[in-house]
Amino acid sequence: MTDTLPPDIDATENRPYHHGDLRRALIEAARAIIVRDGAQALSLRGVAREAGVSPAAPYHHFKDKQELMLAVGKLGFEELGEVMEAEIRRVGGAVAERITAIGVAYVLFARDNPALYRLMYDCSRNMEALPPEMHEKDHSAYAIVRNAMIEAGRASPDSEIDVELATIAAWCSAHGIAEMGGFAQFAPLKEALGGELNFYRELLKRTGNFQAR
Amino acid sequence: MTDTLPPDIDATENRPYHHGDLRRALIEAARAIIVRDGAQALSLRGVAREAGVSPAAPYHHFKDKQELMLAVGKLGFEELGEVMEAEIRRVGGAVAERITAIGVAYVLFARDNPALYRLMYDCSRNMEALPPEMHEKDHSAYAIVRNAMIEAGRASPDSEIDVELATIAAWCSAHGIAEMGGFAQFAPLKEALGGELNFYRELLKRTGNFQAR
DNA sequence: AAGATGATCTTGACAGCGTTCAGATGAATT
DNA sequence: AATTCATCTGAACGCTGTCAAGATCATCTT
Repeated sequence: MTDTLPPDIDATENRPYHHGDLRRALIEAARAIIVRDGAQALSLRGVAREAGVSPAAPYHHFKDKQELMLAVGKLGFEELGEVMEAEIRRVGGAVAERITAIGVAYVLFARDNPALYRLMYDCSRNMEALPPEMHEKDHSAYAIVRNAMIEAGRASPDSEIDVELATIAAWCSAHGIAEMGGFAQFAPLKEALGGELNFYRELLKRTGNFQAR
Repeated sequence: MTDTLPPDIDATENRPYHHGDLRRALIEAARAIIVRDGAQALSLRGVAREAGVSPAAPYHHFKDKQELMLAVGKLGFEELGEVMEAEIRRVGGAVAERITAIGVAYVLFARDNPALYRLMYDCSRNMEALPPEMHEKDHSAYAIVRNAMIEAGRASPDSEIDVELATIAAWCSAHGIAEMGGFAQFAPLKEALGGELNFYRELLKRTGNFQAR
């Protein structure tokens, strides 16, 4: 499940001197630790341990702990994009439902992987320009939201500023709900609304940015 | 500026064996380090160093590094409440302007103290119930937003669920803008809108939760 | 085919971290 | 004046991120 190229690696024994695809193994080990134990439990030495290499080995693939975490975040953005696209395909052609489904998928992704989502946020902040995974490919999460905003009539495709603003506004709304929606103190309210899915839908509805016009 | 009770403490010399008010001094030192160098640069030993005590001294006032950071976060919520109340007083009695001013004040507080705001978020998450500083006093930030939601007609005071939902929705919107609005990649858009204040106002407007009905 | 090159991995080390514990200090109580 | 007890120190533990020097081995050159 973790490796593809060499079929006989259990991360601790019978491993050849050279790993084969250590870079990918490190990223996946880090992702696993973050998802399992949280971001605070992620140490570079621990990642190396889980991958079955020495504490210094990662430095031949990443210049920094930061750079490894950046790679994990980038992987997260790819996953997020895939989840959103899958949800788009699932709901089909109805524009109004599609845009809401995108917002729900975004929020649920954060709910299911809170620590990973947090790391992704850390990665995307303070970048020189929009990070590649946010605008280069049409399949990126950013492009998905952007297109949805135009389709849903929340921005005029003629005005680049308008489109950017609509996309950013929607992203901010989703981010706020994604990060705060999981607070334990909201549990009673979720029950009163008949489940957390309704809770998230209601919040998205009230922010308005994920409704068609 | 850092101490009030003992007038002769410079944190390294001429200090009596017992500090006097080390607890407060530690909180303020930690706050200063976070605001100055960011959350990642905050170490318990560094805080003790800045306060002029041994690395073990803080453990007589906080059981944990976590507990110290919690105290810093609580202080931050008090400051936030004060800022918002000051802004309410400033704009006077117009309801429509008041609720917008609250949102703007919240977002600007986060812009001016991003690391502190992030710490506050960490403090408020995963609490058993709403933390005291968020609901006990009428002067708390939570109570301010809550009252504003009722005044602005965004929730019926008869329905507790409605009020809570409106407050949480507004809080989520503000949180999203507060955390993402400072991204460096939005700088061009801010300029195109004629300043970041307009940028924040526009985003708040689009989320709708800080507009009167 | 043999040797050289360079990427990959290990060993060992360094400073700094959070935390604990035994002991020093001194303010407050008796 | 003696005792008590909260406060602070000094030293230590295992952990961390990071680096430099050397071992290993795949690949390229001749």
